[in-house]
Amino acid sequence: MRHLLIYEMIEAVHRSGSIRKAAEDTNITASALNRRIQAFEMEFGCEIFERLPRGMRLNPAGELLLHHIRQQKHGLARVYSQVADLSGIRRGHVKIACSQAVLPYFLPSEIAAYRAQFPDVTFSVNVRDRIQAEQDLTTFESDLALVFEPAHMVDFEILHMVRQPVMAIMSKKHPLATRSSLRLRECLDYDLVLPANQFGVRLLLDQAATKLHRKMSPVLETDSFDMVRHYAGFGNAIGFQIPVGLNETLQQDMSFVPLSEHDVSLGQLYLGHLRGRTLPVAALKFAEQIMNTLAY
Amino acid sequence: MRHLLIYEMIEAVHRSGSIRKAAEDTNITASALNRRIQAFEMEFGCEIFERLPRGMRLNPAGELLLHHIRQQKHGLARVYSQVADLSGIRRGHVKIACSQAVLPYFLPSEIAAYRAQFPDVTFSVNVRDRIQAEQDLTTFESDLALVFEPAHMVDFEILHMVRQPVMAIMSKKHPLATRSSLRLRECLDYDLVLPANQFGVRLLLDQAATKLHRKMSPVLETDSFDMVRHYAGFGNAIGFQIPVGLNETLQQDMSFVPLSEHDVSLGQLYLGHLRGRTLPVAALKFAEQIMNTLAY
DNA sequence: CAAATTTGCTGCAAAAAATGCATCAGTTTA
DNA sequence: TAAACTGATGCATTTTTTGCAGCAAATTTG
Repeated sequence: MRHLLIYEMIEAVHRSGSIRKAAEDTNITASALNRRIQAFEMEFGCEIFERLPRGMRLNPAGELLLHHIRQQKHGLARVYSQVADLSGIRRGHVKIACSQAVLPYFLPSEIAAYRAQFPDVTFSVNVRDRIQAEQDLTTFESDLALVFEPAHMVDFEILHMVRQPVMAIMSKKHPLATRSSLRLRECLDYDLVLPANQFGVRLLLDQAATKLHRKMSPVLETDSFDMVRHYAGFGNAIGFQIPVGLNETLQQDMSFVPLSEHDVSLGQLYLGHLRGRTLPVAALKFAEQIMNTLAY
Repeated sequence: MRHLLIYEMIEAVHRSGSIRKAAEDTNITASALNRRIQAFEMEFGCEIFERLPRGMRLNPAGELLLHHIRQQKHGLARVYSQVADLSGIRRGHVKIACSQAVLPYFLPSEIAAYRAQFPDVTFSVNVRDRIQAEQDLTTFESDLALVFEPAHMVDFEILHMVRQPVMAIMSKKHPLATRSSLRLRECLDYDLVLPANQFGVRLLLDQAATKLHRKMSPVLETDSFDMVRHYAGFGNAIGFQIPVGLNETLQQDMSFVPLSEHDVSLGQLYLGHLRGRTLPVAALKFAEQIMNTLAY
């Protein structure tokens, strides 16, 4: 859209913080870019950048404008998506911010299933925690967020939520492997592999341990749930994960045992988007598919 | 905004239904306009107009685009409004679709009060029924709707609602003028002035009459509540109106007596805007003022 | 039934706008 | 103090847009 180039330019200047750097990204001369920014400000009625000795920085008016630019840009993407849908061809790009738990099995299979039906839809997946996911939604960096978190969010409109009990995961040879349910204190007698502090699962476990006046002392602490899973299978340790991050058929050497709800409160897996936003068709339909799967 | 001129042009062609007519509105040659439309369609990826022998008409893709154009246009208006608010100066234009009832006293005093505080804000007021008001909101013709209707609406996000009992209005000399409450059947013995069928008050009255196995037979039926009020004061008839349309201090020669809730169900006065929309500052603050007033 | 009017469209030349180059005036960094 | 940044600007050139005139097709009018 040639008539929206000025928006790209403003974004480029905002990103790089300088007209000269932005000029390279935009394939234009610094002088031309400079004049387009000036002309825009003139027309807009006020400056949108502060001229600092080190370059350009958006002023408050510019921040407001930038938000509008992003909104309008993704509004246009939605129109494209709707127009493509008119002719029966679903096109588009779906951007997802998600917790690590859904990466190994859940999201790949969902995306594959969706793309089998609509091969012209492409995806971006970014691992984010709650704060980052919310930020991503507000900057239109992501269309959908699928996060496991015990806390609600502000600018987040919930499309769907499912209860996710924390599961103990261990080798099939582990003494506790055949149990149908576990108390937390039973686990504490064994080696533990825990996700790092930033994760919801860890938060729930720590809360539960505090309630028992105990402390979770892991032999291995990691920010990778893959690591948790592999170490639990390899060593004789117990790891933890939520159901959506597990796959029984693909992990036949592992046992998954739910922790008693009396000890560890249930977490929730939230699917949502930016409050008040109308999603592109592709993203909306993908969200519906996920809701369908999660509803079992 | 020069770079958004193409949007204006598309809207102009849509309005007039022909390039040549639109060219006059746009102060441009038909040939230039034609080529801009063509260039846009090329860039957009598909045609947005059907070429008919009698002129141009938006196709479905064009309809989708038009909605986006309106959305983005009012998004920009919101940015202006927010930017003006940054410097403490509240500017802007608030467009209101409302029922006739709020015209004589309520809205004028609200607007006057608001403008006393923010003289740079201007207003449009259009009388609309429920259907029209909703349409106005979806086409961004209006920012706010303030309507009296017994029924909820779909694309309507309710900011505030207040119960509005139907009031009988009559001259102070009328036999029923000193009562503190009235049953509907008591009114039926006198001459009645009723608003036309399209109005909510009439709907409630008709429903109530049907419940009594009676029929409202007015000596005067009108689509003007002013007429209802004046005739009720002049003749010895009873008219009907909701509280928000009445003003005791300015109508000292009239009596207002609420109808019993056992007969006539309560109506609601709704204040709302288009679902999912973020209002310009001026409109939002005006809505807040109204909510404040209505809350008593 | 034909003439007149309407429609959108297009070639070409003129007008307008955007761009690139070189350069200036500052501020920060080394 | 010199070098390396920053944004801003005058001027010639390129690119884009516009207006004029006229075309073909369809509808309306007489």
